[in-house]
Amino acid sequence: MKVVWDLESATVRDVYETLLKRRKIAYTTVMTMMKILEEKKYLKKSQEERAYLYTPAQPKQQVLRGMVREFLDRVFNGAAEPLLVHLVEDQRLSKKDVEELARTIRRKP
Amino acid sequence: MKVVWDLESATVRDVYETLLKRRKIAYTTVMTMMKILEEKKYLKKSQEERAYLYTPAQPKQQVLRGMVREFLDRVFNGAAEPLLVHLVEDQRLSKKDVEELARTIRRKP
DNA sequence: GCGTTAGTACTAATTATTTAGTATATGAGA
DNA sequence: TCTCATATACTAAATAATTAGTACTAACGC
Repeated sequence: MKVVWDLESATVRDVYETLLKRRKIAYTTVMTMMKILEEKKYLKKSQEERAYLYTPAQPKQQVLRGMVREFLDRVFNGAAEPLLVHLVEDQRLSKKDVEELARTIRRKP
Repeated sequence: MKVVWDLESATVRDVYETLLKRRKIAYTTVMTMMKILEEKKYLKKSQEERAYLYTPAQPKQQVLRGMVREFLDRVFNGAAEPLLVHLVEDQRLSKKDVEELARTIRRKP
């Protein structure tokens, strides 16, 4: 998905070649993956010239939000604060980040 | 894991009966799960009377931190800010929560 | 036209995960 | 002591996820 998001839309070949830079993988593997992503409604395809052109079927933000939601519910029973605490303790969030977020949120309530 | 964490330590039967309240599950299923958790070093067991007593092998905080880290890396390439934005947009975090966090973090740098 | 290339559909092997059954041992109580 | 309940070890079925092979087709270059 990340690859298709980056490319906005992509053929199997596009994704295949992108992934190939990172690791050995078969063309048909990518094909199967994309077919499944299509079945699961994350991608939609359109016949384009020779090959199918796949495009995201849902906005990236929406998919990510779903993943965050699922993670939060599963791991923290839906409570966000403990997650935050972990982020801060693990130095993933600096003081500055939080201040910034506070400022941003203050502006648009 | 959540069940064992809640109980501090537990036998297979303890966990089995707790889970049974929520859904139909076989005793041996729980046994297998706990054995695997033990192999993966999330639980350790000690012979206690008739049955093994399982206890967490790692502090809960540490396990959760690992999960958060893995999720963050996989989904957001390690960047915490976008995650926060999602939390706020999805109303998992209120303005107040963030302000509070900011205050807390300001106190202990 | 004809072989080569790129594409898809269909199938399948492999591995991991989830769930549970069976066989066996052992302790507790009648 | 004998039997029943409980516990474990070992095995395995079912499902999902991952990876890839094969067969067939259509277009492209020569």
